[in-house]
Amino acid sequence: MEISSHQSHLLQQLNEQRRQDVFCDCSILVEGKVFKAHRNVLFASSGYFKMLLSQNSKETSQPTTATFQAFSPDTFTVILDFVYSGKLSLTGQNVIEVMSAASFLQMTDVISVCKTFIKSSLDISEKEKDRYFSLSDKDASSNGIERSSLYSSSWQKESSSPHSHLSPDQGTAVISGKSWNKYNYHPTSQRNTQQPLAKHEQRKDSIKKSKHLRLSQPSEIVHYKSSKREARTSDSSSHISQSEEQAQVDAEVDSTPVGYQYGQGSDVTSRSFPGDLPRMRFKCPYCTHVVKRKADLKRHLRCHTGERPYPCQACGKRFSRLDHLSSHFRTIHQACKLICRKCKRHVTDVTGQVVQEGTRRYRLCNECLAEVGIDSLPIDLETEQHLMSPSDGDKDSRWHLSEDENRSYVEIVEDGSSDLVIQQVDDSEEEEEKEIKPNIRNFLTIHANGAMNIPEKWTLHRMYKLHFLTCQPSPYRVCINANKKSSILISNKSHRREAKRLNF
DNA sequence: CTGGGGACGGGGCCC
DNA sequence: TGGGCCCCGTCCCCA
Repeated sequence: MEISSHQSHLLQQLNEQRRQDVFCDCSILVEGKVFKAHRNVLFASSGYFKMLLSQNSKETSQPTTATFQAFSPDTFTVILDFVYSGKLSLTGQNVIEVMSAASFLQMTDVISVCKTFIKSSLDISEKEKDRYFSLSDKDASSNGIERSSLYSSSWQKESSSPHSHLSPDQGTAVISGKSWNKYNYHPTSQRNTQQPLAKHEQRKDSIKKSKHLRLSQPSEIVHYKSSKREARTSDSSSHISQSEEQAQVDAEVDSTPVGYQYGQGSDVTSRSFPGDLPRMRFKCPYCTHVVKRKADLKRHLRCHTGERPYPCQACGKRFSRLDHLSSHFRTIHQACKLICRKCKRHVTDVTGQVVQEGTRRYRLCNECLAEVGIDSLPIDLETEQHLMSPSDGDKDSRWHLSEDENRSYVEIVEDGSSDLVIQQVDDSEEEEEKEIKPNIRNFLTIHANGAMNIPEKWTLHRMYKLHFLTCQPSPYRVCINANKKSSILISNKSHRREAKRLNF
């Protein structure tokens, strides 16, 4: 016999204990404000806390403290209230930051609700367009010009599902007790990622996201896919990780003729524009961008998914496009510009020489070379031309770094003007390392099978999951050495300064 | 404050 | 049709 009120009663009791600071064994510091909570509850609610607390599990007698500056105390209040009540207090003002925080904390269901909230809250300004896109009866319940009138019923429908529902009137989303605590567990190197790094960028992202949202409109396609996704996540037996979920969505997007194919096929005929409107063919499901070719859409989608399948063999930096990699390689590693870096004069192989500084190469004219006193490095650039090929990177090439070379690369990077790598302090015992290693291995397995195309040894991975509705990636990346160590790589100088300021 | 360098996204062309 | 390449504009960072 099951007493249905037990779960909610239990949660109420826990919430009461939290408010009265009873049995609270975890302190969360957010921009100077301290939140008290229960380790068990946080562990069950957030993949991030699950990782953090599992790593600290040996020290259960000591109270756990976590510090965040990636989001505001108000945002964390919303998150924590949700954790202890199942009610998510979303407003148009806080939804972006809540979604961002939920992403950071790996609370998939919250992210889903936020996304749905955003989509539903968007001001659909292009009703004229919708008129042309009047959908079939089958699709009309979630899309098209009747969206606003069907809004509440749509939500009612969703609220009846075991997964989640949202009450736009109250600005509160409620995720049912059956699924709200089944968040994905991404055993990544979160010990590093917990650091208060992202405040600045997170805020900046929020601004950009807002800007982006103003521009974007919910796409019929993406709405439909979102529904499918939610249906999947509501099914606990087929619960998938967020990255896999993203990968699946990406796969769907990639494999189907996305967007409106005006004038093509019977289904599309009804959506075709009148003659005076542009005959664009492929619409991005995540933004308003429209391209003429499917290949262009595929290329464009990478700016939303954050996928960077083209690693530079020389420095490991990853690019979303091959031509950008080519350009980067030529500019940074091949000194293709026939310009003296110091005096900016035109140089040739006769009047100047190539200088190598770490993995970076540039040209100096003979005068500047003598002035600076740097030994030039005679390099046969043509013989290294093949190194530029990212897909079939030459394993024996000088750019392919062995593990030892990787280590020295880190040192170069730390000292040089390039990226700063902050190594994880590895002062643990061997036994503890054995506990960390499986996490990293899992991390690699999960993502190597996903869309991130993680290479074998060193990997760069965006620390924050990219949101479907935004195209602003985080500058923070996590370097994972499959061998055992992990580190944070911060890819721009101002953030490195911030990291140093925070004694990170 | 400004100009340069680099990254990156969009567009178009060629094969 | 897709991949590769080039050009252009924009943004960001830095000296």
